[in-house]
Amino acid sequence: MNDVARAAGVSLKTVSRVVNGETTVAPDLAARVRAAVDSLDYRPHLGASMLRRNDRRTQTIGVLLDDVSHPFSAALHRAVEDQARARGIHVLTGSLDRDPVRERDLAAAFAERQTDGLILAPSGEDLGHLAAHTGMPVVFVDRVPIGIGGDTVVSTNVSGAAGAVRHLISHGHRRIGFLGGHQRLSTVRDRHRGYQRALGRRAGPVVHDLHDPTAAEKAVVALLRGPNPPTALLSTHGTVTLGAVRGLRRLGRQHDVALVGFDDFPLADLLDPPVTVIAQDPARMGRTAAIALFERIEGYDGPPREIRIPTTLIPRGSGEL
Amino acid sequence: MNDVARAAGVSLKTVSRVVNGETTVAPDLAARVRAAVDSLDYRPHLGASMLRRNDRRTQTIGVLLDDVSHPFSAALHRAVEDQARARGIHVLTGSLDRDPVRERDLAAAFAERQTDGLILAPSGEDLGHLAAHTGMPVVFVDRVPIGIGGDTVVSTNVSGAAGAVRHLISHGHRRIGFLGGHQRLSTVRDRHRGYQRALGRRAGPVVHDLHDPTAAEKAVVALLRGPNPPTALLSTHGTVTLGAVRGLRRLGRQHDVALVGFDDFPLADLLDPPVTVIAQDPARMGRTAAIALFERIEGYDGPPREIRIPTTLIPRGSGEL
DNA sequence: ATGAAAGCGCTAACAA
DNA sequence: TTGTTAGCGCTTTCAT
Repeated sequence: MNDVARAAGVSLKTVSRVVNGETTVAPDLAARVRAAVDSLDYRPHLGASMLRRNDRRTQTIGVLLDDVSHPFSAALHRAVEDQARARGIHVLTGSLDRDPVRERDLAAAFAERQTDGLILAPSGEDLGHLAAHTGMPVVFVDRVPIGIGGDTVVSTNVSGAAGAVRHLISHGHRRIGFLGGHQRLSTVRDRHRGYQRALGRRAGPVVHDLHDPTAAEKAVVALLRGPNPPTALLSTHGTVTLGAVRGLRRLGRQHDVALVGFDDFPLADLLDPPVTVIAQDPARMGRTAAIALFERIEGYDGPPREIRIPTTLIPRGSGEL
Repeated sequence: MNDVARAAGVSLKTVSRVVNGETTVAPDLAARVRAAVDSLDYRPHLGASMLRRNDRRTQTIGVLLDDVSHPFSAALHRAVEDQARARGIHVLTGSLDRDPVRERDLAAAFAERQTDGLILAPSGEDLGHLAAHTGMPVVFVDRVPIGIGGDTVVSTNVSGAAGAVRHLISHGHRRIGFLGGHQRLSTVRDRHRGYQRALGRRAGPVVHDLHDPTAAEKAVVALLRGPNPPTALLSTHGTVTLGAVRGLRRLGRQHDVALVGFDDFPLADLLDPPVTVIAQDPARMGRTAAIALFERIEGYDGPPREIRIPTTLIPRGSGEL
């Protein structure tokens, strides 16, 4: 900035004014400054300006999700980015793989980088450290945090699962199996609660902690070959649903055992049978979380909000057997 | 840091030493400093430290892709993140939607934030501005940049397409249609070149600028209902492949007209027929690009490198009709 | 409308 | 081993 000032024959402060678009600069001076900026390839240093500035905003937020390459996280990420861009805000990202250590480390690293706020899919461990150690607004998505309060955006997991089970019941099913992901996660627990609520004491076989399609596939095979097999299955996550589809096919039972799973996926309608899903709306979740975060950043100071984004049952065939 | 120094009864510089893990501090002093850090919830200000530091690294890179929610971009993004994390580096992301304006704006914004480097999937417009206006190492991925040199990581697009066409020819096909995405993109042009190379003067009908599945679906229907219809199709992108699948089904020709498409996708093997694809390896592309970028950041100064990541033909059924 | 001086939080260079 | 001083690039405050 000093070099630019010298080249333009003005003071450093005048350059600062021009760069920041202040209108109190004479047009000819401003033009000279801009010419010098161009010829010297001058680029303002945001870190330095933010150091001295009063509002101390970096115009950057952090987004920490399970895995940015996972379709759900990726869609949510994109929605956050769109909201951020509309406000001239940039996004630092990180994948946590549900590791509490990485969750803490990355939150701390973002805090040192002075991000203005954070959107976090909590790992499921205690987050008491966040409150003291970040000093920035945090909005939680997908799962309810433990050991800390804050705005939280989640799907209607209980009613979504209960609705799916009632759907299966209405198609004559009485013995419905539950295929669940990590039991530690609030999503899985909520979906299990919905399942139980809809079935009452007639709950069927429950399998928990299915981490990947292969595990889910094996679980389905074991369930159907075991005693008193279910006639229908409810799965809590896209990955589990995928494994369930494969398991049913392996047994040749895909037209025989009903299946409804959380999370829509691209070719669900082209499979045989087409897969009935409980679709979440990750884009809307991301948008909602971003809006809540920006409200907090702007100073909104109300009590923690829990915002529920509705799920949609999409009947395609596999759930109507 | 001043407050911490006062609380610990030491000088500011001693606090700085402890915070930066220098070993030349007496253990008792260091302990007092750490206690003060904890009790005051002190967090170092990375921006300020980087302003004064000699190496001036922010330990942050930028990643600009087509759309972080697109499976290809998302997988690439994740691979970059993993390489970055191994080095304690953080990642700023942005989706360009192939818009040259956003490409320029975001590159400039990242430069103002002093990112140490940039990984960019170029939009296809001239990038001459980048050289002067960013002043940081840039590595290009997926597509070859125009108007600028630099390390570039791309798939073996020409040979991948040619191999797929030869595969179709070996199964008896003589009239093979080409379904292409944005013609402006180097990927599409290269894949078209491979198609032409394998077919010579017997090239079949070519459709360009298919932006989404719907357009591709319509194109397939038109092609097959038109005069002299192809007996096989080659598609350049996952989205186009998807539309082609739908188009063939709509006509009931999916067991009759062969299809090979770029980009693998999750349920390709469960469709009827299973879809033969030319799989790219976005994770490897991201990893390779990140490694190249970090070499540049560390000062490597060789000539621009063009690194080709092999594609893999995965025969599943639709390409062997 | 323009400029001079101080200082944001931190580290480099040097001194003790 | 510890502390002092200067200054990174910028904006503030205040003066002109």
